[in-house]
Amino acid sequence: MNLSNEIAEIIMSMVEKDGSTEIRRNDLAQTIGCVPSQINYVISSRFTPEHGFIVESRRGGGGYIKITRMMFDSPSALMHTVNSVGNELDRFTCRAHVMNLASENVISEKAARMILAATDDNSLRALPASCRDSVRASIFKNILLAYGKDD
Amino acid sequence: MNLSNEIAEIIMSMVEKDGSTEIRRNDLAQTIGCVPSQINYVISSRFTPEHGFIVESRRGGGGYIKITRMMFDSPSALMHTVNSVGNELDRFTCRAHVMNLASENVISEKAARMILAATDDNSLRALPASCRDSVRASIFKNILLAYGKDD
DNA sequence: AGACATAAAGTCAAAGAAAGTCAAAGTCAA
DNA sequence: TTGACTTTGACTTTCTTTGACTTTATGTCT
Repeated sequence: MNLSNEIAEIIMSMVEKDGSTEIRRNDLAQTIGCVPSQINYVISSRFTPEHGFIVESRRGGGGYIKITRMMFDSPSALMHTVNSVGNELDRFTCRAHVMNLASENVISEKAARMILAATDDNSLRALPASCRDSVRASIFKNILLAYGKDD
Repeated sequence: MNLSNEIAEIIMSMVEKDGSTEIRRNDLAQTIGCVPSQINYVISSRFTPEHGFIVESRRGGGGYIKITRMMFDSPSALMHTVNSVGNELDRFTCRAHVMNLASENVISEKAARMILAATDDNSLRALPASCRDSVRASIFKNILLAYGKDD
């Protein structure tokens, strides 16, 4: 496994303990044995709002990075997600949304798998990369709306 | 026997061990003694949705290709449908397939709605009509396969 | 209070590490 | 002898790692 994934796991385990954690970037980098800026890379690639995290920080003496897991209420979460997606949706962000909804139990595991399958580049392979993101956005929104429609 | 078949057998034996395997493309190519892109050829010609496989991958450092074999307990209206669809699928035929599967209780109502939403012209609006049917076909097949994957 | 030193965190771009794409050339069986 | 399937390799895209440089906060000494 690569370094970034390991770092992400370490951070995740800290966040999971009580929904929030505060790290000293340089210390963490030192104990892990990586350059400090790699912590930033991990955070900006894996602890984004789409992934359901809020990140706050301060520079200077006594600086810190605080990572909090957002908990949002299920009923509105679907619509919230739909509304937050514009006309384009890259596959990384899409994946993050799906994982997030699934981990909050807003959608089932099975639904998550279906949505990922439908929006994956695998499904959109026939398309030039230039239009994948807009198609992905509309598939994603439509399928979520269909999921939300109650039986 | 040709190289591709041998590679396919190697991959198959790995997948069969526990239904799923993760390979490093370059390493495998090296041990087999072929160019890396031949692994892609083998995968795209023999580990397709029609054959019942789901393929996921990641590029970059620590990249991988993960191949999962779908197992269907009832062998299997789903697979039959996947196989009956070619490279193109118009929206009427698609709809018919979905209705059919739903009425036979092969898929749930909710799943049916999701599939219809994903494959609807509404979702594919951004596309020129000329490529909708091929995208629809691959979304349809991939999403059915994902549905079939047991929890 | 102002000036400098020190202690963080942030930014960005280059280099590295994989996988993906595509088309040309080769093979083989009908 | 043609057409489907394979093999190959050059080129592209995506993700990661690293480090030099920047910005911001705090502390200390006139």
